Amino acid sequence: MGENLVIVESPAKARTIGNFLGKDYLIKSSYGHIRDLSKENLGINIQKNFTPEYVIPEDKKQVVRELKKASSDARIIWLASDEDREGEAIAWHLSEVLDLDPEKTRRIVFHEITKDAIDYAIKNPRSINNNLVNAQQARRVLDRLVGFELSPVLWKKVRPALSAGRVQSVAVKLIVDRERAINAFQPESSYRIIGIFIHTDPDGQQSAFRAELSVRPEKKEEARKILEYCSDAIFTVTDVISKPARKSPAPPFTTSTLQQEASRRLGFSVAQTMSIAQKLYENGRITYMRTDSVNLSKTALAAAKQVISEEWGEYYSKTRNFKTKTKGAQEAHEAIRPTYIENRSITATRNEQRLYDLIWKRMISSQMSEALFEKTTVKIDISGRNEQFLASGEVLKFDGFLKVYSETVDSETDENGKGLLPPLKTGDKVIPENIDAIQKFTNPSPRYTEASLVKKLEELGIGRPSTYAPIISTIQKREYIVKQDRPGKKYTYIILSLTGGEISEESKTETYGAEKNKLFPTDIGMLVNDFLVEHFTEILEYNFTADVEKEFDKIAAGNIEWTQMIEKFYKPFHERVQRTTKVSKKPTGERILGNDPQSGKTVSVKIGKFGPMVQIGNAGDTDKPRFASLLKGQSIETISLEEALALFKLPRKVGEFEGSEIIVGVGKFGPYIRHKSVFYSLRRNQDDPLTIENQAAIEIIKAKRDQIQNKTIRKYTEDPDLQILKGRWGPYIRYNKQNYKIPKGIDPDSIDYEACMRIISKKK
DNA sequence: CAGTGAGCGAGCTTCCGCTTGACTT
Repeated sequence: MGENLVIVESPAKARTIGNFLGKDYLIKSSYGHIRDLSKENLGINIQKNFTPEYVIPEDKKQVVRELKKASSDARIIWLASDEDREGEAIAWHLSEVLDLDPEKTRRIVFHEITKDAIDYAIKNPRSINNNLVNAQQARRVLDRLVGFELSPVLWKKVRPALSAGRVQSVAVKLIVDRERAINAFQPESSYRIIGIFIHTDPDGQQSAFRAELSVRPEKKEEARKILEYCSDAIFTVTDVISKPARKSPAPPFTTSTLQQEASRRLGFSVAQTMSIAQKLYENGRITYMRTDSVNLSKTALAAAKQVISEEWGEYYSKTRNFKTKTKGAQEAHEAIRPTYIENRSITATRNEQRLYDLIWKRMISSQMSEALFEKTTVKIDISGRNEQFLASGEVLKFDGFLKVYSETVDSETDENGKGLLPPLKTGDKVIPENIDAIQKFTNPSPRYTEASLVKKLEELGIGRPSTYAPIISTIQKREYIVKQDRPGKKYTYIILSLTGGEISEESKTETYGAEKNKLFPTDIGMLVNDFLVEHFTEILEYNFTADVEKEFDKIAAGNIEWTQMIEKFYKPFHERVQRTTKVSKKPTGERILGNDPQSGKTVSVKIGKFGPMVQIGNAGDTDKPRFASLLKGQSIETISLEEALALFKLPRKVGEFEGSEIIVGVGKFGPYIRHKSVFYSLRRNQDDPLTIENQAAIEIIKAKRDQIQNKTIRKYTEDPDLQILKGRWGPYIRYNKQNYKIPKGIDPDSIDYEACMRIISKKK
């Protein structure tokens, strides 16, 4: 005992390694970083050449105590933190804090947790790479400087407790820029001309297929002319080209791709995916879930090959090694995969099983053969015209990896080009059954989901696997962005139809752009973004991180001093901070909408002390100005004069119920209705306080009454204030507006009055 | 619990990237 101490970052990893190393090795975990910059002031001594002031956070003191004891007992200490910038820094902090003797200390790394990899690592130790440590210090110090100097500017100029940072501010900018692009988007329309053609083969067998005209006319008249021409044209098949096509499987999951697929297929939020994956990892079901690597260990490759061959035959197996293309990837781990590939399914909670299944399929399919197709494209001439109809079909010849898994895509897939075409030959005549010209509108880029934002950040090299979920939660906590559903807008489009030689015209209405769980910027988010972009342009640029990463790489290569790099950044940055604090005005986002038709006064919107508001009149006027808050979903950037004026109609009377009037208004906690001095919240994303009618209001009142009744499990005659209620975590006691937990071992259905009172008095 | 919008002004807030628990009214 005590011969060797191995320190890794994660306790689950420590457990696994314990199985591979013998009794002579004690494995302990550092639980990530053990030191960080002090939170007092900057935590950096600028005068002393940016010397970092490191402290051990309160919640790490116990860990450090234990590691100190273990290391002083050990003969050799093996620092086995991850092989990346952060891991190297952890190793260095450990050696400093534990005061390790270099003679007794070995730095080792392994990318996969297999016996071979660990044995190899033990046989090939090295010393701590100080250049890499310095690159990490530069990263840490830069982030602290940016975060702790920018945030106070916002406290002074916008409102307290806001934040800004290298990563979060750019994440917000992505969402703001996208929203503005959507607002500014001008849809253009064109006509897709799609025919259903009938082909008759030599035996008289008829079959129908779809083909689309090679051009899309912009004007309805043009589309109509083409249809008119088609009504007595002759259609001849010209080119028939068949060629084989193949499709390869996607690589196994990284953090980012796992989050994307779990969001699309299982509807999980990014945070939910990570917490479920964490459980799977801790239970030894999957490899580490915070990774940017698509690499697989040799043992995993061999196991996959065996599973695939046994299940579907050897020709379904194809061993592949994937290479990471992601910017800034540090590849300290394997891809995310099942630890034991032969475990097709596991016993766990339903969501754990579903996520495991996804990970299993993705990993297995990545080691399977390509799917083979035959793709056929056909051209159909229209007599006397240059345009052609095009048809394409795809036949699956060999399913390969598709047997298990196919990656989903965000965009709508084209409905053309799927399925089988009839056996067409050059020179065949085909007859149109009907031809439609359908008006189609171009769409702006879609709003981000949590997962698609992560994808974008990863592409830009911003953030790391361990921070994607926290970034999204931070910018929501600061109220820079909101995750919301929004109803779509109705739009009308035209269909011209050629059937039986006659052309008919019809207009149809559809809803477009309904959003579910999408990320929208708030007014404060846009205001802060614009302020930062104006005064700190460089930091808000999408390639800022990529640029500083290049500097960090130079530090890691030993080509520049980290303090020099920081100094070069800090001087102009700090000056900018000071100048902005001194000279810039408080941004309000004010926008003049027009004049109030009643009073003739100016109507404006801006961010007030309590959020976005409309104002009629000005502060200096003889009458005080009138104010109203904007509703959720409204924005100072897009609200119209009419919408703004409508807000002054609240509170208003909606109607009557049970002989008393119903009033609708907007309060501290959002829109409400009041009836017999009881308040009811309006249903989110459903009711609009400006338009809600009496019937809907009555429904809300009745539903709330029902809900209260269902929530009550038990009442007591002894004391009407005492109730047993059904809550989020099961039954609980409510007494005089206080809640009490029911201790384990007591049956909530049969708990009597005395027992309740005992629990209550005990708590007090 | 169901607005407010203002000229006195304490002391607080904040970054990014490694890691898990503890425990919910």
